[in-house]
Amino acid sequence: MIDITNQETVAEKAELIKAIAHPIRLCMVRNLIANHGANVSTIQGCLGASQSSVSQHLAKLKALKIVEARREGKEMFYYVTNEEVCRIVEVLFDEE
Amino acid sequence: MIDITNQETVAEKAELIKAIAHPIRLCMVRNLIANHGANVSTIQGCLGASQSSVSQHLAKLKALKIVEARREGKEMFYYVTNEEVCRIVEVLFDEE
DNA sequence: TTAACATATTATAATATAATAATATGAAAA
DNA sequence: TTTTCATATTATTATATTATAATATGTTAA
Repeated sequence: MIDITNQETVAEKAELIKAIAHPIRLCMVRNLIANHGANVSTIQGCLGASQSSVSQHLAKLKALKIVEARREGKEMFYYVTNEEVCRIVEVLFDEE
Repeated sequence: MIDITNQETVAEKAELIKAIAHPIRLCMVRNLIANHGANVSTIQGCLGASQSSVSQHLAKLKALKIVEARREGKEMFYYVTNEEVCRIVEVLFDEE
């Protein structure tokens, strides 16, 4: 068996899916896609996780460029910017 | 924002992708798909990981029903059985 | 029936991840 | 110009994951 995968690429891809391989973060991403983004307190309300926890999970998604955020007054509006992640969520949740 | 995802499903899906969110396991799965399966020493040779490590990673994949194995003499032949995982690997590595 | 081969299992130590609590920052309203 | 609201950051602890080393199991060949 020849190893057809570039190791760096594999490591990067593994990191990408690891970022969404957590119930809270997967739920966030899935909801952000479906709702075309949301602010933090809205996300928090729907997930039932603490403010700090939500913020830290969002920071991880942002670090991997899965989401971006813009300020809207006092609030931060987060939205998904990673097309690969969108497609994976489609695969996982049977959406077209 | 209404939470449209069933929490149990989300947790299961997160577990599924977590299983492949590791460089060694992602590489294994990707190679097993491309090669229509392989035995353990072949996998080991191509990854450069220890026998024990490869075996433990395969055990994780098996636990989540991502791979199955059949004995062939002294060897164990592993192959991917999870269609969702195949589709995710396609998305990640641009394969059709 | 024992030796060699292929793989699995177990124990352990190192490292990474996650949850919680507390504090800090930044914007807008009073 | 201080209080309040929304969010981020930091520190700490608990838990999970990983790699390594050692040992065990199952299969075949001698």
